[in-house]
Amino acid sequence: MMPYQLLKDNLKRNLDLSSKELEQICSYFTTKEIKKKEFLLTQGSICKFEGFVVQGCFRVFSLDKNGNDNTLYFAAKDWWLMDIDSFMNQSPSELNIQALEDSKVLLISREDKQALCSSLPIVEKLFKIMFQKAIVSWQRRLIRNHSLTAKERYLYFINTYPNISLKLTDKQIAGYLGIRHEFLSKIKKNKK
Amino acid sequence: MMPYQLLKDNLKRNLDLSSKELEQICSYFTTKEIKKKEFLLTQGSICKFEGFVVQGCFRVFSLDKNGNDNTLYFAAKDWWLMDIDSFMNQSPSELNIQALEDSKVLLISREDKQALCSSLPIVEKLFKIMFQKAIVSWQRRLIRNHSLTAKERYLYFINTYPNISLKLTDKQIAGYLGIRHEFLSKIKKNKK
DNA sequence: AAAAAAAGTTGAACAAGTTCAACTATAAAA
DNA sequence: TTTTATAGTTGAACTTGTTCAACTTTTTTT
Repeated sequence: MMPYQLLKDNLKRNLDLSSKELEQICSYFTTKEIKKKEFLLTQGSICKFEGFVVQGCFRVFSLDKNGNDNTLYFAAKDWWLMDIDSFMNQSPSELNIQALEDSKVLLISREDKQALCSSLPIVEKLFKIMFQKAIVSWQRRLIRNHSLTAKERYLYFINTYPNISLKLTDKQIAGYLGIRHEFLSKIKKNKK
Repeated sequence: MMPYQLLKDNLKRNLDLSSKELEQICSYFTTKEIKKKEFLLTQGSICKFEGFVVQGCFRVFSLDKNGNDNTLYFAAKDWWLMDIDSFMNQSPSELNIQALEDSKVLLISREDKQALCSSLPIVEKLFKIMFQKAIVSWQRRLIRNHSLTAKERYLYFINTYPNISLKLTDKQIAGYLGIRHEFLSKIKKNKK
């Protein structure tokens, strides 16, 4: 599917927009290709874009002082991608965004997003809705982390995101679940 | 402080609004008093309002099938309060919102919020910004949950929210941290 | 003021998850 | 294709957090 069509479909699922509006929104996005293992953002630098994944897969993670790897989320085709905090405040990012395979994204810069919002105010509403949905996901994930065991979280993850999990190593999945990869290995062994 | 002044100050911290705009926004909110232990929302019902706490304190939590209590967050004076999912989609809520003490909130209904957004489009932007900030908080909390021990999370909580923690029982704090209250009791005993 | 309910403490046994180290298997690079 | 790096496995000892039950303390209700 054409990259911009994927974006349009994604936007339409959030808010009913005319094709003229969709065109106008899309015109602000530029395509970028990222090779496997390359970074779209590294900890300490400033997030200049908001991204939409058209092809491939990314991992968004932070490294703490002990070098432990906290994966916030994965973003495959049809997912959004950014460090909201750094993008919003133009402050140094605490996150890394790395391509797990050769990927393609649509990017919009902060200035262009502001220009777009000014010229087409309904975009504010669009992003408001997208952010609302994101909050619900984060809340639910927190509840799962508190109420499910590591094994249950693992099964939930692979069942809910079968396509994404196929692209990931167990080490990466463990980082998302908040457990050591050795333990994930033991979980999988005992899986009936 | 007058309830509406607290709300105005809160809104102004998110977006630079004229006093006329602030007046207009406030005019859509109504005051409600809630007695200690009363519920503003119960699991299964539909969230009809978005709330702003003017006085008192609330606990937002869900109960799983085992009766375990997952506290999503506490909302004291100057905090917002709602089940976004239920409010947005008018779907049955998975959350409970209970007053921990006699409290006062400002409420806006879904219809009034829509009317407000129509008559004053900058309100979309205002809520977009508020939601962006909320996402950042949820992401940071997830990272803390993955990278800190229960004791470290406890110390972080009481240091970051000293006023709120004073209003809470250890059982409630344990529910927020995602640990059993017996264990929190042992953590506190060993605290140097 | 007494009774009842809820919150907090403690210990002992247990379960969940970590650490470390040694090893095997797989994938990437030369 | 060989080398090298990375991912995955396993066991043993360990740490963190849970469960249950009995008990004490505090708060709420009557």
